[in-house]
Amino acid sequence: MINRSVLERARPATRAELEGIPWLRVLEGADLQRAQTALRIAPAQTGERICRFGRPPTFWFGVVDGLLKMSNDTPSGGTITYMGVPPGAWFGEGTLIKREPYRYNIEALRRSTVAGLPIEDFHALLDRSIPFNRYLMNQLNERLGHFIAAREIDRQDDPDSRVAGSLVQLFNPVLYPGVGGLLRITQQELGYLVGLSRQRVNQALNTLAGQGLIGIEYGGVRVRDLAALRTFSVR
DNA sequence: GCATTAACACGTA
DNA sequence: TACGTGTTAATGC
Repeated sequence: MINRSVLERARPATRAELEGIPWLRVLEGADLQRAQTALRIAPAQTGERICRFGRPPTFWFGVVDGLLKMSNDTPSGGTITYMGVPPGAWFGEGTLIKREPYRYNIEALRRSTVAGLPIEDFHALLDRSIPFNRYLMNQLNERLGHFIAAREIDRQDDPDSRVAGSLVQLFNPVLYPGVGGLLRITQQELGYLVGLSRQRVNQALNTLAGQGLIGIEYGGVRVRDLAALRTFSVR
């Protein structure tokens, strides 16, 4: 068994970590008990893969802290980055539901803390808990909108708009409830996600900050006006 | 014209 | 000290 999963070196979740896991709040009784016991937490180093294309499904994954990216390798040797994955995100449910191999790579852009719910516990919740099903349905619905928006962002050719759009996505409170008002991301990381140089991202952020849409902080970006940021991203 | 890379100074964790 | 940010100059499409 070579490098099966970062969750090989997992430990149980602490009380504080459990409190930060959004879907636990919809559970109660035996379902809540089972989930809390089954959840595993593990560190991921920069560049480390949380899950790999083609591997059998093992966990439903969540981001406790840090930043991941979802991507695929192309036949020509390149990489397609689909999205950044910030704190509060839970992903891979589609793969688990179908019991098919993962269809993408998830890699840590920086040192992160990831959580995992084993596939058998995931299916137990799916079979038993209506609130859990409702939570998942809501998440799938939200993500559908997320990818529609991603296409829109891709069609923008103004770099400032693209950066604005990416920020709007990363500040999604439903998909990424762990982000809050301050997104911890470097301008270099944002550049990787948007497909721009660090210098151009810096320029875009300063434009957005100049209009009061965001605040630039050391190692992060603060939202000031999400609605206006959304408007800016599709102009 | 506009974005990229490279390079450097400076500030912060 | 290592890393992130702000800025400028040279280069390329």
